[in-house]
Amino acid sequence: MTNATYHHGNLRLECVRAAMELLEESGETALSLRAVARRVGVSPAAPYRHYADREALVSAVAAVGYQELAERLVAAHPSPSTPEQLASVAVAYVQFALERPALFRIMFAEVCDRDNDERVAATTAVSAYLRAIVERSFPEADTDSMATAIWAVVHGLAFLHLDGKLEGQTPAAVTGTVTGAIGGLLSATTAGPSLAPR
Amino acid sequence: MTNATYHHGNLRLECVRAAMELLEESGETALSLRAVARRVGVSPAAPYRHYADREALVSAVAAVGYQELAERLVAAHPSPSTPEQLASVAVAYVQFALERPALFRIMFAEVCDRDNDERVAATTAVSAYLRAIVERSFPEADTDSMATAIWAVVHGLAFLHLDGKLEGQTPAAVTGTVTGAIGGLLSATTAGPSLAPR
DNA sequence: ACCGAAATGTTAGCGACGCTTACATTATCA
DNA sequence: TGATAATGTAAGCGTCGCTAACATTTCGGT
Repeated sequence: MTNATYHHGNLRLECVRAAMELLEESGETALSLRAVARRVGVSPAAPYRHYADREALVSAVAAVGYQELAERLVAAHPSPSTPEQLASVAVAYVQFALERPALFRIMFAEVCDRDNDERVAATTAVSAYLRAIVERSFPEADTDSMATAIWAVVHGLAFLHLDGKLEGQTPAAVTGTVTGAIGGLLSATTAGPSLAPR
Repeated sequence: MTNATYHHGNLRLECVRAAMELLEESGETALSLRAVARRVGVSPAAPYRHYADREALVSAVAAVGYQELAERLVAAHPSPSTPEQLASVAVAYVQFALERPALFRIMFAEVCDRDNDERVAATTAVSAYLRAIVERSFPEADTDSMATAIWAVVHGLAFLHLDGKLEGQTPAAVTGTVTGAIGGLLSATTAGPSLAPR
């Protein structure tokens, strides 16, 4: 076989693996191409054979972040249709953000790179999952508006918690906050919005 | 008088002014202490007399960002009490984020620095403003939950727009989206949430 | 089986950055 | 007026992103 000391093998994948580890261990400021190279055991310039720049690597990391978020959501409930089930998915979303803050920030810190196929696929997957829920749960509502509104609340709660703008970081408190907000939003549409939604 | 060439005068304020300019002109990656020092016309180490580190300067910039956001909100409506008025404030919030994306990101990119007095004052001001609105508009609702929910939708919409996750970046489209979501949320509480908000 | 091309890795180095230390100048006030 | 604090400069360390030039390995066509 080969010596296996010069050509690493699949450096591409190892890079995002190492990057993810760095992110979890030391936060996003520690995520440098050089640190990734060190961890993988390769020269500082090697990652540039696989990623055009730091941004590209970050984008790849964000893509797997989206995949893991999606898995987390379907794990909370595969196909929610009641408000309670949907709320449990929302709670999962926010808790994902709180458990892996650095990754979550990476995922949303920049405008989506449309050139990263994995990434657009992953984010559209999340979006589609959400739209499917809305269509199933609220066939009479405007799917776009409803999906947007729900995503916004959940996303906003995640960020406000992340930034310490809200009190109560414990899982129980988070669950309460998210459940309350989602519950309110959901009962709204059945009653009909008081403002014309465009 | 003094020579005015060695001692700058009020370098502290000039630094955040220059930092704000850099932010607006070239985005947040261009916001470095050295660049600020260059723009102010001072040595690279001078800012460290007034700010412990880059983080401290960024925090100061974020503080004035909060003040300007607060001005923007009261300009939209000084004391909203109807859903329409509240929606107009929400629209102002999101448009502030879209007009000054780098500043907005700075403001929410990190957990709030509790040691920065200006900053905690500014952010609590926004929070208090919001709570006052909620108490005035919905005296029968749980103020905390309601304020949190509303802030979350608006904040979420701002970030989703910022990150390109939503279509329609035009002011009109944004207005429609935000108005629709807020309208939905508001009609909810009068109907009563279907989930117990803790 | 060979050999040239493509892929993938290394080395060295440039410029910028955050930050620190030592030193210079100016302002303040007993 | 003169010590001292405040505020600036100069020089330098380590890290980073990125590039260019070179080395090694893999692979495809003959």
